Amino acid sequence: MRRKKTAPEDELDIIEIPAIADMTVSRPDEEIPDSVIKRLPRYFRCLRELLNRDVMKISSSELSELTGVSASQLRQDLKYFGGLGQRGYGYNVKRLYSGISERLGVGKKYSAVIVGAGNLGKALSNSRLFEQRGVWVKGVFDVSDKVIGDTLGENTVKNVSELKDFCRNSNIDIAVLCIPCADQGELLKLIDGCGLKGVWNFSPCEIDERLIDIPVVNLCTADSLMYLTYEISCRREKDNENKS
Amino acid sequence: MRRKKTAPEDELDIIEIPAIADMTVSRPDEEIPDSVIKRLPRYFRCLRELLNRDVMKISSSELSELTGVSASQLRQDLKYFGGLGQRGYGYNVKRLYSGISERLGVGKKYSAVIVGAGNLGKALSNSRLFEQRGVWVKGVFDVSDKVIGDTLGENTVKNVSELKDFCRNSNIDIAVLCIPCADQGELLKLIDGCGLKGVWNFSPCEIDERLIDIPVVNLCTADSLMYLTYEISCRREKDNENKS
DNA sequence: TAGATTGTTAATCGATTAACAATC
DNA sequence: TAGATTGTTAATCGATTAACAATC
Repeated sequence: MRRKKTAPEDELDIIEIPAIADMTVSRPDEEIPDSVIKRLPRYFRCLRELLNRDVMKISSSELSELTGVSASQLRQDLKYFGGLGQRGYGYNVKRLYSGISERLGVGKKYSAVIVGAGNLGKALSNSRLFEQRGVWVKGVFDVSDKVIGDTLGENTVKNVSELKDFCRNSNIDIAVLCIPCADQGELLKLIDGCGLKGVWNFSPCEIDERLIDIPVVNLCTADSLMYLTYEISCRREKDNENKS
Repeated sequence: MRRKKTAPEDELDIIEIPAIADMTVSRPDEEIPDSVIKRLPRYFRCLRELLNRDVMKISSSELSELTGVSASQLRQDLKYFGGLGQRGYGYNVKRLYSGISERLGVGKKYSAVIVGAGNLGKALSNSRLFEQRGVWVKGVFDVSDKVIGDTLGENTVKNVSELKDFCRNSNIDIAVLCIPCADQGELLKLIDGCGLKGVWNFSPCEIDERLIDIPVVNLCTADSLMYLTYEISCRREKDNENKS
């Protein structure tokens, strides 16, 4: 399919090439792989820390040391944001931070409700987690008369029967589920028709993403405890082998 | 390095082959990749559910439907446990469940302390999470006089100054860190010298695994919220594009 | 035996690492 | 200019999927 480099028309190709190359560099719509996205919050935290310490400049190898991600992978990941670095210099921390923040949707505003005002719900309401991530908790709900009417931060605990209307009227984005024991059916019924944009699920029961058309993050804390005990039992076994 | 197949001594090799092959099948020491380990708790939960419903038999395609993991990958994963299935029949749920449980170290006993008796610490103490995973909470600690002496489940909240001695004397395996705000240095100082086997860290500050010689699981809840808001902002953008 | 389903090998896909030319 | 460090391409590695022979 190669053409000979003789005819004057070919010069048009030469002119067009830089334009195409530019598009490739800025890559505004290129889908970022999930593996990369999952590393971004770590970069985000690290860069914020650096900003707090007034560090203005960082190289990929320094950031590698701080994050535990290889320098090569770091540069590969940052490529998706399009030329945030400068050859021979490194990355401007501020620029990198805002580039990642923007791409992650931090800084945009989200509204949320907490469902379940037990200890976990209380812990989350009191944490600064939401404000730090641009999420505004606009309501807290519970089934129990014991807590309905209590004050949690800026919110008064409401009856969960009002949840659906509240979410629709206030255009709530995220439901934070802190219900200690529930089966999946109950959870789905609870959030169905609320017009939510996403679910952050702390309940011990996992919500199957295939059954719902909005993003769900299941925390699955029990799974992570299991992972820990697995690691511990592996080391126990190794120690026993070494002894015998 | 090949030898000719003539001398009678070579028959020894032939005799030995089945023994070596057997070892390969049972694979007791083969390292299971991390990607596989991370799927096991999901299988574990699913199989327990099936046992509760008295389902005795399951095929890889049925389990695939339930877990969202492809049948091919499931069979590939289960291979590490060595022949738990039967061709033409499927898997015996009970056998599979106990095979995975054993490998994950569930059923073994672990001891733990909860550090931080705030809302999060309370939520964890009250949950049945630990007993379900073979972990026995033997102590709860806090800095604040307001909660020291309170009763949490089977435990009385102790002063965190007693933590080190308690852990060493009672041979505690796991510290569950529920301290709302702390820097890494504080956390490391807290657990240093406790003789722990692992750390389950709920604090907003991540512990760098490279600085500590025992397994650490950092929950990083804030990161998962960030991941959710990213997903939401992606869909928002898509919706906006479709409108215009 | 015929049908079903595993265990396993080979093919594909994607993610990570290595290397180096481009360039500040 | 010389040194440093990115952006990018190629090589490697590992994980997932497809396919099918073994066998219940």
